[in-house]
Amino acid sequence: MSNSRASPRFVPTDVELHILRILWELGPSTVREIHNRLTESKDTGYSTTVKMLSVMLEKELVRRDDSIRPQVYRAASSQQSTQKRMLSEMIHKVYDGSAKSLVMHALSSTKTSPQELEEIRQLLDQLGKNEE
Amino acid sequence: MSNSRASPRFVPTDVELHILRILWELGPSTVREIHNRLTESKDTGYSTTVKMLSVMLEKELVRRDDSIRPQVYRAASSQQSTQKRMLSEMIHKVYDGSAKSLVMHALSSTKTSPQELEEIRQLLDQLGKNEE
DNA sequence: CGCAGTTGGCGAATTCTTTCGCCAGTTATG
DNA sequence: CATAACTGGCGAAAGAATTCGCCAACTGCG
Repeated sequence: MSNSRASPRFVPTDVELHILRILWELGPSTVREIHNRLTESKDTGYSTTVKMLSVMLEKELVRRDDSIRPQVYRAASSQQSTQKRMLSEMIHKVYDGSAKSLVMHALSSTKTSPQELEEIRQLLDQLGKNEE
Repeated sequence: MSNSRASPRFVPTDVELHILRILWELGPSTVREIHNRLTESKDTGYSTTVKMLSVMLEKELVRRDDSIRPQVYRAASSQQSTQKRMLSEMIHKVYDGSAKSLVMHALSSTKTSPQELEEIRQLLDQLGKNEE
């Protein structure tokens, strides 16, 4: 269920998250590929991308395959587990531990389709069972 | 419903959020009061608190009443609207705009009481009505 | 081989956040 | 009114995150 490998003792910063998103989307990629995607929405040099990746490698946010050239990077942990990690930080730091408040805000401030509301309702039922 | 005053063009940083939390809890307060609360969980000098407040004033995260001494600071926007602002940033930056995914994660990764689940269910019903 | 283009490593500049030292003005007290 | 304690302003140091310049190593092609 949770990821086995040790990994991210760090929460990604803004740019780091941006890069992780690219890796989740593209899968394992070379610096060049990452950089190209990155510069679609951002105006920074190639060196910057290289550097960010090396910082992220240091922090174990990404892994690198050195057996091939050019080297290939991939996210060290899944999108889901990273999201959950960041979310729980937010629940604590911003919502004082109340997941409920956060959920209420999330639901009331964005439009959610009936379809999606239904899925959430089902999860709620699910959770209710485990409780009782 | 939303706050009328212009205000926070900025998302608070960590320490800033910490201070805002204190202001929401205590209500309008002097630097001294804020500082005392702050140092219950953090070890920084009085000057630091003063400076942070002046930075926050600059960013319009807080307002200051200069008509009395010592001056009194208060949060420029409510806890709720700040939370919502930060939450929507997270939904976009981390969850790619999907409030639903965020809600699902929040519910499944933290224990929520049956009581709370019920409240959420009610909100869901509420939202369902508005949709149809 | 030999040059042109690409890749990636490193230190350092830049920018933002957090911290503080120092000092001037204000307040409280005897 | 002195003088000790408190308050708040400012610039700049210290820490992080982000950016880049420069250079060395590697690759592909004629």
